[in-house]
Amino acid sequence: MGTDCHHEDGVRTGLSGHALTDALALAEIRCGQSRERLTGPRRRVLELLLGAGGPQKAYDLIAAFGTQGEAAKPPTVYRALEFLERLGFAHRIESLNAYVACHRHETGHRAAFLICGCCGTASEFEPDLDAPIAVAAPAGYLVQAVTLEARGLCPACQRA
Amino acid sequence: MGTDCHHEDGVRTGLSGHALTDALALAEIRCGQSRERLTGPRRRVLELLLGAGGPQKAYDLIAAFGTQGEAAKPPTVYRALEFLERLGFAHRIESLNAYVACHRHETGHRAAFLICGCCGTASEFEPDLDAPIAVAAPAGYLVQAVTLEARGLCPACQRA
DNA sequence: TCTCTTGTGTTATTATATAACATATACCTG
DNA sequence: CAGGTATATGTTATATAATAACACAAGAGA
Repeated sequence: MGTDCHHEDGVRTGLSGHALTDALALAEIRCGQSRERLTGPRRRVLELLLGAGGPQKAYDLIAAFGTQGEAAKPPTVYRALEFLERLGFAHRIESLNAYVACHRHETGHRAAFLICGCCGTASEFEPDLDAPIAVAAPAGYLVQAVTLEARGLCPACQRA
Repeated sequence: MGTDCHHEDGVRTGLSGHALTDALALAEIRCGQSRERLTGPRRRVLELLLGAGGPQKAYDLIAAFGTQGEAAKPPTVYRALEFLERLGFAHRIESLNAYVACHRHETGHRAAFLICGCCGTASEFEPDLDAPIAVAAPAGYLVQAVTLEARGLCPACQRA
């Protein structure tokens, strides 16, 4: 993430207040529809991701987990992340070893990210993957999931 | 990698003998053209990657580094990998935390992988990324590098 | 030869993630 | 509601991946 960026503390896009409460409530509803449970730890980790509004390292979540400043044990957070990913509430960004909340709660949707190498923000978008993985079918390859991560500079950081 | 795969020890696609020697010689030439040096450790790591013919974990390379069975120190191998990536002789596969030799020695070419979740092989291909990252330009985003990794099942493992 | 740059060797540490097992909580079924 | 089963959590320990920092060595050019 941005070592030489002047926008680190720029626009905070994370949710707070009502928006955060609403997003959590919506997640709760989506869980009920899937016969899954948004338990305490899961809810807390999702809250942290939504509040941050950008990619978060697992150990940052671990450190921020307790409301009185106590850290969580790693498995607590990793399990919650696994759950959130499974339900499409979060994504892992491989090239950052980081996790980010997803607002489009659709399991199985194809996520891709534009990652700013300067300020560290990650913009999610829905990629058109037909062309890139067109080579798979003729080769007899069965594609189950695709990760696409584009590194670059966001508009703000280009102006820096 | 494949925990439930019957093809683990299937076809070895790695280089050996003359093919390996030739590939290393070619790398040496490409280095000379770029005013870079294929030093001992770098050459050794490339040799291991080429010989393996598939994704290798950094610590496997570290363990296999010495010809008498002694391990290397981590920085030795990580530095070599950094060099090999820079020159386009190897790629890092983010979703595997692994490294693989690249036969197309072109710095800056766009690599993508079809990764078999069963046997762990990774087939490199040149992706058509125009469509997927078409959203970047209108958004004012400057894309510098793209990672595309497709997880799935290779033809052999589908028949298992 | 001098000197600058690049690369290596080495020790230590940081960062990321999971194994294993005991305990608890929800859910179903009788 | 009792009892069993599946799912989730708490906890300790450990595995895996990567880098920081600094001393030393080797190659390239003046």
